[in-house]
Amino acid sequence: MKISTKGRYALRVMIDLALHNTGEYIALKDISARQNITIKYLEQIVSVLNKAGFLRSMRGNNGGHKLARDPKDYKVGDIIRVMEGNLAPVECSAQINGTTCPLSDNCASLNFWQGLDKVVNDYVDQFTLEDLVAQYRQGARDDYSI
Amino acid sequence: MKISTKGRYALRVMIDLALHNTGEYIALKDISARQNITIKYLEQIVSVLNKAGFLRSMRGNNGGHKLARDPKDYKVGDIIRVMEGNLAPVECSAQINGTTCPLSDNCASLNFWQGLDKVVNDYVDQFTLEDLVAQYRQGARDDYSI
DNA sequence: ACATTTCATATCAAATTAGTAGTAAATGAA
DNA sequence: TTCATTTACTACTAATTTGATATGAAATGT
Repeated sequence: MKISTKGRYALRVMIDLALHNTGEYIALKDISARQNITIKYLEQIVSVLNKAGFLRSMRGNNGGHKLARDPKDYKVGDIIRVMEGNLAPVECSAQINGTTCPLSDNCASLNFWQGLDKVVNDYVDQFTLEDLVAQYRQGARDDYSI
Repeated sequence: MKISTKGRYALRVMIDLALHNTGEYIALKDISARQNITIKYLEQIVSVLNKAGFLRSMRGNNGGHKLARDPKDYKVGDIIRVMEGNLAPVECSAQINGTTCPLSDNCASLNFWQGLDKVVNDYVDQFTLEDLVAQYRQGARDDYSI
């Protein structure tokens, strides 16, 4: 029942980009220094975010990445799901390829798992990137504030 | 963000034992036949449930396992946690060995993860084994009813 | 004595995870 | 043009976890 490192890092990257959302491209080098994640590992994460259309990226000198949309237009759930795949805690609670578990008619726990699926997704979809940034700014201490 | 097979099977075993909760010991052979899980795999699962004090077990002829308490006295969350370990979606949202993540003072996502931890645990703790059994009995079709 | 059943380990293969490495391609600036 | 910088792409690897299977011992009732 864990969120993978990539999922957690992806959220940190998005928050970092939101906090430095000046319109300029931000190099992975800078994110790497702030977030203490290797550039090579960031590349993989950012690649997924980029392919999902969450980022605008530019190669070459002064290149980097920036948010494609306003922070308020990213649901946190979307960010996590794009890294983790669907968040269904058990496969049978999700419609995988449009098919349901063949035992589902007679499964005593299916409803339970589907309910868990729902509370998880409802929770992560109730926050936007902007919410997390605002929370952070409010709580940030002077010596860490950006 | 998945519940492991052992966690899912453990719940099925507990439901199975609740549905056949006559006071007699129930052999793994019977559970295996009904749930289509190998006896050897069941042994591992039942061993954990037993050590957690959830079951009464008896060796030898006519031996087997039965619930240690009334179905209404098992929170589903307890069953899952005993198999899965804590359900915290990220380690830093849990107090592991009484210590918190050193970055937690300055973490923009900690609150978010802690909130997810809470909705998950609140959800799974809101049902008892009896609830799942009742739901199942209500929905069971004749050809499957036990 | 014997069949039955749990209990305790050990082992194993496959999948997943977390991270590293190398190289190509694009970009802006000197 | 040349060069440093930066992303993009693909492959690889080591460690861990997962989902089992296997072997044999110990207990129990008949």
